[in-house]
Amino acid sequence: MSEAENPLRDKILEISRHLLFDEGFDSLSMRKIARRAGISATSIYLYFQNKDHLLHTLIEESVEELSQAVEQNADGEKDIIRRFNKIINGYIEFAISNPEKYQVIYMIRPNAMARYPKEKFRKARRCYELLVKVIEEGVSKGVMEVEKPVIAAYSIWAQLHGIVTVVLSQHLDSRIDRNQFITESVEHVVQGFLIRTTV
Amino acid sequence: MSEAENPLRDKILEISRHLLFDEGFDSLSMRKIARRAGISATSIYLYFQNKDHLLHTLIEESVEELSQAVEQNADGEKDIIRRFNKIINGYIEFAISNPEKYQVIYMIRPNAMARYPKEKFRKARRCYELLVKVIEEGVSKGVMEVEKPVIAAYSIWAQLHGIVTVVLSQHLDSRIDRNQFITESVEHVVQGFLIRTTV
DNA sequence: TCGGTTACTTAACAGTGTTAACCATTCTTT
DNA sequence: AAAGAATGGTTAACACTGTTAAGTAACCGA
Repeated sequence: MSEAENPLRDKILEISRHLLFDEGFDSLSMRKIARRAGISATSIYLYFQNKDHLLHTLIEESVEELSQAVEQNADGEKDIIRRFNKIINGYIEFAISNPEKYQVIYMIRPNAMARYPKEKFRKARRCYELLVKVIEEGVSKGVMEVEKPVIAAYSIWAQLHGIVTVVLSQHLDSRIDRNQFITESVEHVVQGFLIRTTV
Repeated sequence: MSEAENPLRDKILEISRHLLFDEGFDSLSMRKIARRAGISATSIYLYFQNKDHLLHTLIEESVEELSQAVEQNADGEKDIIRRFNKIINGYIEFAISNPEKYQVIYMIRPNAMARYPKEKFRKARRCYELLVKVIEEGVSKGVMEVEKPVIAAYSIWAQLHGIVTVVLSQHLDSRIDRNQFITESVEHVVQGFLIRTTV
């Protein structure tokens, strides 16, 4: 039903993503998408149940790309600490250099998020599961000091999202250098989880 | 113009906050607010320039309360580390126990936030300045290891916001205990900034 | 009592998501 | 080949949205 590849469907998605990034969430309307696609607004409903489903699909695509980017960035790295760092930096790098895709994921408010189907949300956790594994390994090898890896991974994810949000929303203090902020913040997140050795 | 206390103005704000929390951002409409207040929709425009300004006022009020809560929680504590912890925990506690007020602050997305007047945004930084001071003091006393306190404070704020967001949006994995998540996450944030002594 | 201000109203505009009904064209089946 | 069904779109309409313009009724000072 919705799995089959369809050129118009893809066109709608692409236009939506562009409009979303260019003109913002608030001004995204079905009619505007349709106008730009050269079709009638109601035609969108042939491919998406409603506006929410269209947005959810957009999220899903971005999440997929994010997960892939993180996985690829960490792929092949055997050293636990370095792998840990690569996962974290992969996340940050994707977010910073693909703001339009990253922001789509979180542009949909908490409200609308409540309607986000749980089984789709599970997919979003793929790169989180990656973190869990590396932490568990880190603990077992004695380089990390964490009670519950599941919680720790969530905590890291939350903190990273916080960092990215501040940077992308451009709320950053003008006195602060962006890259320095990112580097130092990430460093602190990492340090918060490594075993405390001597100073 | 907008500073004078006015009972109807306050009533509009109160109703708006309630509607916002109960029914979410998406379904908040001027007409709905008006209906509940027993006035016509256009009357709201006598007290607020438009919907954005109404929302901004709502944010401002919440920010004020948040700042006060954090200040009060840390007030009088002389020990640097304990003060540091109290500021952080004050923030988290306010956010978790006043979700309706905290969420109002961040319910308005980056998009609308861009229209948020900068001078009002400055007010929002009061409790952040509090953090900067305590970190600077911590560094000078040698209990904290931070290059730029200004950045560190921002980083902490971002991380805390990330933690709160995950908890309030109820995206938390069902296997994870909420309080444990908060406690451990905060602990890790703090640890990321303290000086590394022996294990 | 006249004028003006204040606090509000109704009517209207342009836009929104979404549904129902309709119309071609094409594919399938008899 | 004829009939029917499915495909891929359309237009018209409903009930809503934020916002503006114009109007109204009550009060207030001269």
